[in-house]
Amino acid sequence: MENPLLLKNQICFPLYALSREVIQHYRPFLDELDLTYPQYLVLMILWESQPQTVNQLGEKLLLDSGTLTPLLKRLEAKGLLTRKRKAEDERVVEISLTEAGQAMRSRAEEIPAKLMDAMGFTVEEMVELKQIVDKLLAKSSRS
Amino acid sequence: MENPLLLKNQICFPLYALSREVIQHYRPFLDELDLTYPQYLVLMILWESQPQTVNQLGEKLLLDSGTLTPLLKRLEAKGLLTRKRKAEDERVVEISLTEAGQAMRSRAEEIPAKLMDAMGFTVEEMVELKQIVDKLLAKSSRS
DNA sequence: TCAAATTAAATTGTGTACAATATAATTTCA
DNA sequence: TGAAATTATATTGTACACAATTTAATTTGA
Repeated sequence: MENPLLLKNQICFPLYALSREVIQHYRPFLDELDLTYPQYLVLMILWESQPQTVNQLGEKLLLDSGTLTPLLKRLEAKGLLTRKRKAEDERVVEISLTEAGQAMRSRAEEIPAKLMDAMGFTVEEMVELKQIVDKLLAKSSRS
Repeated sequence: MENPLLLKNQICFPLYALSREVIQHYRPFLDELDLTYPQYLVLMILWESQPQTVNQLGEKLLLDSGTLTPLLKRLEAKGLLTRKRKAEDERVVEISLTEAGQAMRSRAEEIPAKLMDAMGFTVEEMVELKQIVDKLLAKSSRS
């Protein structure tokens, strides 16, 4: 790398651009479900395990309440989840799926395969990308 | 990958999270220059070659006028660049650096090295990440 | 035990992203 | 040549991101 200040020599720019590109490829599939990409991520966590506190969602997604609170309110307004303060600790808000939120899972199940197809990446490329990104994310993640 | 709908098995999530993580690491250095990360990217392009039309910036950064116009107005308000319609074609806005915008280059020159340090990634990891990301970005980028 | 510290969410404010639309200038072509 | 199509940018509206602050509940420790 000659001049580190040239855009083409930066590491971060292609990462930032590729992240947006991949999210773009999700869009047509998520539009069918009337979801944004971050909303889809929240639902994926809840499909896996329920309920989750706002804090737990934030830790898994590396997002804070400033991002999550309005996002969760929008999902609540769509009837996909409920927000309920815990009786034992009124500071904590627990997020649970509604029937509609649960039901959306089967429709979402097809997305990963469709996405692979749409992006035209090979399995090998995907695996290579995931390995290095996971490794660096583990190194870098905010404790 | 067992169940593609689990967050940990997604390719896109770690990419999205790592992109935000790396930008977080830039923040303290960019704060000193009173710049955001996308503003820094615009300046980098202009340091390399000047002037650039809004369209050219958008092609290089994969951003549209809805993002760039207000961003460029903020950089103009800070006195770092000028926005001027071309006489030959009044539709086109040309972006040029001011003295202050040019002068910021030397202060920005130190950032890439500082960032490498701050993130604690090895050169080999960076190179590996950059290779696969560049390859996939080239495949995927919006024509 | 009760004031201070801590914690969890929510709120506020700024700055992207991006779809959709609008506006104005330039090109095209019947 | 002049109406229709195209192009470049701007605007509008929605939804993140995230820093900083606020609020309310809980925990801690002198």
